[in-house]
Amino acid sequence: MSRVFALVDCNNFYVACEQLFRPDLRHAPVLVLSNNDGCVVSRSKEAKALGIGMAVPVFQLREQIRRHRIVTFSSNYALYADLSARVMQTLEQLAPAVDVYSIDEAFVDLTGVAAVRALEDFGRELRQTVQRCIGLTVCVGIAPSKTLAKLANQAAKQYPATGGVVDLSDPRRRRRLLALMPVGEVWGVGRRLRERLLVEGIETALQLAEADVTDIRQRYSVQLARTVCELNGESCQPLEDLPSPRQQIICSRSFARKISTQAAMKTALCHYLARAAERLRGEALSAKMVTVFMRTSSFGGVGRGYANSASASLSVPSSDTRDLMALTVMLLQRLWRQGYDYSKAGVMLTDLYPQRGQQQDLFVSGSEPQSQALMTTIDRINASGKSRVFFAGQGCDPSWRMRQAHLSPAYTTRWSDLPVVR
DNA sequence: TCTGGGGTCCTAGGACCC
DNA sequence: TCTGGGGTCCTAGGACCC
Repeated sequence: MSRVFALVDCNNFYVACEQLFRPDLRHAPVLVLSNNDGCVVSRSKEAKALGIGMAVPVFQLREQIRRHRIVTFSSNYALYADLSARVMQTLEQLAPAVDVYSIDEAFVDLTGVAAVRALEDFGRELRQTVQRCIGLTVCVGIAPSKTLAKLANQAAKQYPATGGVVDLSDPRRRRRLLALMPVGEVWGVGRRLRERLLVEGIETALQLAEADVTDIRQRYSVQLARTVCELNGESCQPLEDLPSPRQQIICSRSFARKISTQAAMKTALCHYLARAAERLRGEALSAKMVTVFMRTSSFGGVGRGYANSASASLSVPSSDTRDLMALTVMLLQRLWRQGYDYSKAGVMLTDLYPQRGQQQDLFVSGSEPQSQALMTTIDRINASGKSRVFFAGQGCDPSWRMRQAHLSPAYTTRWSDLPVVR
């Protein structure tokens, strides 16, 4: 049986989440900013109409924001993650297999549904149900491959006459849409590939679909060859029913204020490491390798800059913050160069293993059960919201911490922030 | 003054082995 | 003076995604 995928994607997701609790802003130009209030990551329809691009640095928009009274929000990930989970649960109630692809989109397996009912009708039902239960608007793209479903979804967003649902099962319809889509809009074709393809005269998705697969594989990559097949309706990427095991955990931030002393860098890195280790334990994993990286600003063109990274491994995987932090501090000392203004740093945990249970490793000291108990206790206290336990290395005065000047309340995850109806 | 953060996959090249 | 061929594993870097 040939496969059928639907891609369900929330419109302007972060902005829509904010508007849900601020109905007064439903038709206003609204922006959500990245961490540190650095650049634009989500825009309302009205903000897009004002010509505000994606990922534009905010300081370039000051005048526009003032003139058009654009409302800005700092990213409120607790809110977005919670609403995302509700949308995904709604989809799971309607469809047999849902592959959550990102915070605001999911692939749904519709194979076999066509035998029972019109695919477009089913798409509309998904859309209406999410709208009714959560209050968020989604668009639905339906096609025989994930790449085409992505394209169908874009068409659904772009053309209001579609009512937010596009089914590309019909090859003639598919062909018409591919001819309209610039090649850079295809999933898997980024800026670099687009430039190369344009030089060869491949400007539309249709032209890419009609390219010779073997030739593309040889001169570009296996991925792009796969994309060509997918554009022709041949599914090369299955629906992932089980989430694949995680490969790495990264915690990294730009600093609100530049760091120039090793002591300050140590508190930042220890802070990031503590966060990463918390997530590690939250997923019942342990890590063997730690990587630390730091850099000066990549903007400002010429002038001296410094960017470097270093890694080290433990002899056995651990989920104990103290083990991982010792390695982090050692790597900091190896990397540190005095005399620079650092703008960003981060910690990465890789070489991940499932956390060991009660089985004892011959070479591990007898302290492991105590270690797990201690970490569990720390995580429990920190999750309670009542207070925080932290390690000395993290310091008490993080002057570099993230800027979040326009944060909305945690409407759905903190009792005190519940919206009140008067 | 101010330019995000967190991921995945693939490839090329080096080290090492038989 | 000769200096193969095939394989694996690891790492760094590139490209892409949201």
